[in-house]
Amino acid sequence: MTGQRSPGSRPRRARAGEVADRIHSAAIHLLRGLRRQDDKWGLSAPRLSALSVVVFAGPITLGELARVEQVRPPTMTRLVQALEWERLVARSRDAGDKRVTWIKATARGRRLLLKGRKERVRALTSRLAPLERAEIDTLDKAARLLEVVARGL
Amino acid sequence: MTGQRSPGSRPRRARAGEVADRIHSAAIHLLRGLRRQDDKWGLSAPRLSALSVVVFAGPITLGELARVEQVRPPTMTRLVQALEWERLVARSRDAGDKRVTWIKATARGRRLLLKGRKERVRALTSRLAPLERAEIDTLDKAARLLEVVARGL
DNA sequence: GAGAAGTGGTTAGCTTTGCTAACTAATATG
DNA sequence: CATATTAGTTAGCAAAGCTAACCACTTCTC
Repeated sequence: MTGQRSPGSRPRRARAGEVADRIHSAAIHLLRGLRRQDDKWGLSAPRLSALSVVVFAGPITLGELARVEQVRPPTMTRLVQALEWERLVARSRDAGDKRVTWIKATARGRRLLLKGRKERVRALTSRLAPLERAEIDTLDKAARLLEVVARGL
Repeated sequence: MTGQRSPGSRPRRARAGEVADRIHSAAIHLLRGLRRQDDKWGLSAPRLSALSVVVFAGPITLGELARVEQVRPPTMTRLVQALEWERLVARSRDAGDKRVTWIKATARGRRLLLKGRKERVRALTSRLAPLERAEIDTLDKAARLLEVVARGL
């Protein structure tokens, strides 16, 4: 995905498509870069992301977690199993409806996530740090936009 | 990764880390959303990305391609094999140094990529289309920044 | 110029993450 | 009560990533 074109001369037409292309590419490369860091630190991106939701969005059912994370239930089952195995989250049956399982962060999970917060995206943070404030703002806005955009895919 | 916080009240301090967090999260969710589309269309994101480089960055050696795409050589070997299998790229030995292989896009590969350009990220494009022009600009700038940031990870 | 060291790619083999299909258990509905 | 729906799991597959080990060449060094 490399539809480069000097920023000045662009046809009004292809704008969205071009930007989509560039974002796609950037996202791929960004995650590839971060994966190494994540792995090294001990928790893969998907697990980290799931744990984060569990920690911040309180106790949550597996299905809801899958929906939020945009994966299918079986995938989430496995992610949660891995997190449970490492005692980062705990499962419990709902009293009323015995089909549903609630996922809750353990103290260990919360600690790991919160404490490792900076560590976690340290590589990215440190790459971001030297940027201009305006650039950081741009990225911030873009990230928020993208989250909304992604929700609708 | 859900370090939400209302945009108004944020400590100057954690800025880069917070943004890093949010970007990481957005990238994950974005790609998860797109993956389905890509698959449906017949070419996974990594293959698409690699093909794109081959098409736009001309004939390229496998090692260089791996470097550009930020993956290890064995991974790229397999990606290229898949693309070759579908006759989207062709390999050839270097005349001078017989260790290196050059990867070149076939007419079919070029056609597929160029013609399918919009199709490819259509879902993303159509989600982007209704955005304000200013928002598109923000995303465009952000994508360019991220590409640079990703390079350095 | 022959042996050692280095380089480009591939193969083998493992892990993780994603999926669908099929199943179990529990609840809701007619 | 029988049937349909819903939540989650299991089984089994494919893709993409890695490292380690290896081959085939080049290059370097003595």
